[in-house]
Amino acid sequence: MNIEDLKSRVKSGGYKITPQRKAILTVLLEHRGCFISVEKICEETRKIHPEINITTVYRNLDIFENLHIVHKIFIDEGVSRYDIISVDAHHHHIICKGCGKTEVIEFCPLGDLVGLAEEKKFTLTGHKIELYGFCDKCKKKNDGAGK
Amino acid sequence: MNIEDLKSRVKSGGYKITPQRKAILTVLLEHRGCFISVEKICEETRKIHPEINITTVYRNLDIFENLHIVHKIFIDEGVSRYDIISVDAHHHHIICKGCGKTEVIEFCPLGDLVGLAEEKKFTLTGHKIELYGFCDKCKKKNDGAGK
DNA sequence: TTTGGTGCAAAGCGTTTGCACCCGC
DNA sequence: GCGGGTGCAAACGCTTTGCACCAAA
Repeated sequence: MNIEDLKSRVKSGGYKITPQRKAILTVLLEHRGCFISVEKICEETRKIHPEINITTVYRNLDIFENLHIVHKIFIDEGVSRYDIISVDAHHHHIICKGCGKTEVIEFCPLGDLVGLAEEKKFTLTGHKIELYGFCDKCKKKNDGAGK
Repeated sequence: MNIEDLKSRVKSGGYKITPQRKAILTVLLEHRGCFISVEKICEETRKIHPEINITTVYRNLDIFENLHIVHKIFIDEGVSRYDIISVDAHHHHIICKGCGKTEVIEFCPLGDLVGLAEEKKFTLTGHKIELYGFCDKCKKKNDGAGK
């Protein structure tokens, strides 16, 4: 997936290609594999398009979410984070609590759980499996600091 | 677990027993098994102690979380929800998207995932498995409404 | 040219904080 | 009586909205 693919998906969604949108998409591609905060996205986008306003970033992330270009999550209270969707199949995540780095797990261990849910008369519509921890880099940093 | 147990846990945590705290704990017990929002907790608590302020509810839920009496989650953007902890062992949840009703799953299918995480050089510190769906009651309600 | 997109400022909303008063122990 | 607890109001931080101007197609 590259910037041209993304631009054509935005276009075929009925949206115009503006320099702001191009810049945000570029940033998202550069940070593929991390759930980064809106504030960080805005900051990074300003390196490409200095005049962009955070309102525009919010509005466009919302559009990109509807176009299934990004995935939005709430790890922390009160902050939304986004990552570009690079795997179409059903999958889960390992998320670094240090830097937000994300690895995709394509395996899903859900079989037995579905049976349990049915026993409890729940009709499942979705599920979320998230593993938290520290990636190699953050672990080394923390070990060094003694915490 | 009953209200007396909870009161003694609050007391031995070094906190006083006030009518407000008693009322919030009572509400939490009555809603055991649901992740309910702070606003709902406040509303319900007012049926017992009409003058309680939402600030007090926030402050005490925070204390109860530190005492491991309640579990806080963020299902929705911008709203925290709490449920009283009734199972001490490691476990997961099935959460009804209709009413917030929660069932505990004591089984954890994580074995294979831990191996995958290690391959990717992640040091795991925790994980969350949440299944979303509709409980029996909400499903019937939705079926009736045609949606 | 036309209509959607953007920037700015203000509003919204859940949550937290400051402070004077209150009350459990 | 002391020190933590509460209510109220104001502040906070992230997000959304209203509106006039701008620019992609």
